[in-house]
Amino acid sequence: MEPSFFERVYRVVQQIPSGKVASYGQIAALLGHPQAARTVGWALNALTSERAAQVPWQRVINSAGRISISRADLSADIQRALLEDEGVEFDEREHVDIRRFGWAGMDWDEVEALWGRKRVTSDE
DNA sequence: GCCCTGACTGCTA
DNA sequence: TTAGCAGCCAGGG
Repeated sequence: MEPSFFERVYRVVQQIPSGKVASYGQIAALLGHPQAARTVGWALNALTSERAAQVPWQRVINSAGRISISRADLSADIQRALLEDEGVEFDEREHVDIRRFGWAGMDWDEVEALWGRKRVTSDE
């Protein structure tokens, strides 16, 4: 069956290696909708704390390389701490150097292939 | 099926 | 670099 847009967002985010970051627009473009960046943000916003433990949501930032989170339970402060713990550096203006820590990304086909290998049937 | 909302983005000033 | 504005997409009520 076809995974929902949200589900696809989560799968792509899970492919982002530690120490790297990707922008909402990049995720959206990878899914075939370069203009759906807001929806990607919304997908992460809908992430449950349980799911958040599996999805590296902190590695997703905006195109400016800055954190634009607005949730009470998941502050930008926490996200920055998590990224710094992975080796991502922030400058005094709190923005990441995309050229150094930006994720190259991959095709949706690759993501799908990786998931297909890991889990053929059933969900957790 | 319509309307609103949102962790965005690109453009202009 | 920052601020304001409109466009875009999917899910929830």
